[in-house]
Amino acid sequence: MKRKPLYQLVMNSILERIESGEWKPGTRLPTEIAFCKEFSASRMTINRALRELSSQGLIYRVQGAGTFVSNQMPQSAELLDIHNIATEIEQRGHRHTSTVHLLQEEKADNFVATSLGLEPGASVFHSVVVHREENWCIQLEDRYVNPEVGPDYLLQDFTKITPNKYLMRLGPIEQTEHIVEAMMPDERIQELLKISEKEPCLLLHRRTWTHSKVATRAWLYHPGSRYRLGTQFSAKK
Amino acid sequence: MKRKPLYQLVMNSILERIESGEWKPGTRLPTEIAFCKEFSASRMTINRALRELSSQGLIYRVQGAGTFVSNQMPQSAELLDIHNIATEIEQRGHRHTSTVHLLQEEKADNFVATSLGLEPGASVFHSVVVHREENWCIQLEDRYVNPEVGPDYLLQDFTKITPNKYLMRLGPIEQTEHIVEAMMPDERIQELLKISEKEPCLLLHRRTWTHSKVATRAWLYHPGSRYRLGTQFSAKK
DNA sequence: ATTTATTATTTGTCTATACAAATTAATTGA
DNA sequence: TCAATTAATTTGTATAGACAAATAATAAAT
Repeated sequence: MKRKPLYQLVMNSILERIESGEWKPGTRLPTEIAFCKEFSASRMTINRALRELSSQGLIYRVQGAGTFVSNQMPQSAELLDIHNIATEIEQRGHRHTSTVHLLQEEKADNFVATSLGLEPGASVFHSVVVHREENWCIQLEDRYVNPEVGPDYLLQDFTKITPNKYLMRLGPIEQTEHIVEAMMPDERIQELLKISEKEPCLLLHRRTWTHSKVATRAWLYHPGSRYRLGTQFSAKK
Repeated sequence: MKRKPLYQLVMNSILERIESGEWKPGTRLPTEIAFCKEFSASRMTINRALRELSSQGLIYRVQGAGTFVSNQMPQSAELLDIHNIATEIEQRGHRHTSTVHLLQEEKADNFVATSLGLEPGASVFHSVVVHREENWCIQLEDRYVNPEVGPDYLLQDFTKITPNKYLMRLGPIEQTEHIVEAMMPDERIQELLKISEKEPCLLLHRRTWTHSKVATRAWLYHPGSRYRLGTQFSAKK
């Protein structure tokens, strides 16, 4: 294991104290000089650590006044883009349940293979899971996984861990691609989501890259009447 | 006008040479030492400029090897979130046209007023514009503008400048909110977008903040069969 | 010719110091 | 008492120098 540079150690240390609640939003942090003494570091090093945390939105700095913990936890584009349906539901204070409708190894057809960056006919893992919020079907997740990235995908117990959470553990997500469209669902989707034939669906195409390979290709169907996809973005500074 | 710090001048100078095409993707940039001489700056200052450009994804750096121009232009979250329909269409090499269906001052009802942070009954500007790509209706833009932020909104010629572009000129967009949903359009929308009654729409709610106030509240309707909303995100490093 | 070892180059991090700029606190003056 | 001025504090930028770490180029050895 490579030793991390000092400014990153400082960042982590500050991060932990904010996340633990020791330093709550609005709190004024110690001055740079104080951190210098705590970490036996120069002011430039502390300054860099604080500057990078600031650019991430976790803290904000006012010249002459000090450094403060931001009110809103930063909505990193990463977390925002790869938001987890289970976490989202739980944060609303609702109960999340899911049903696995399919979980198997398949030969990839042309479309799936190319979108995963594999040869047509290669083995891929395929899962179909319905997520419910208080017994309302809220998402149909149709996912293909690259076996090179997630070799033990089929062994997971998706009643306990969501496919999303599993993917997060494979490694850092280096890139994501999202495409959103409105569409009329076919019969299969209508049945699985238990919606009428008149109801449109929000379809989110998602691809993620891990270890420089396409890790997963998912189609996420949401009932139009029950689901909205929201994002919020604050410009830096 | 305040003088910009040196590292930002260096950033801009490098940025210009990349955008002008002088330094194409893949090109190796001069070394830090070379930049030091060019700008009569210390290595730390040059390092910071390059590091920030790198964190923006415009260039990438390899220890021991050098600094290189990234292949893909960076997709800043800001530009990504506030993407301009006209620019988007033109980048596809297509012709963009638009028709203004409504442009007037109104008394805000309860809903519009609260979403703009105004008192009910306050004056607001209201515009309805249809955007077409090669004569295909691709977006119905139903927008309310806060007069405090954009007092001369009604005087604009929206056949020449899109509402979006106008808003960008009012000042930096500090925050954005997006909500996406799939819905069945009512008759008014069907007529304006010239779509059948069976076709679902992608509805994008967008609010933007400028000068700490809600500047605009827009509903953007897209025909489901003709439009997909895409985003791509690359993690830093 | 190919592999290995060495050297040079280039970026990454870190220190110590200095002054500028913005904010806050203290002091002064009327 | 209130306002204006001054001083102290804190962050922002910048410099010069140093060593570490990764890569690329060169030289040496087989």
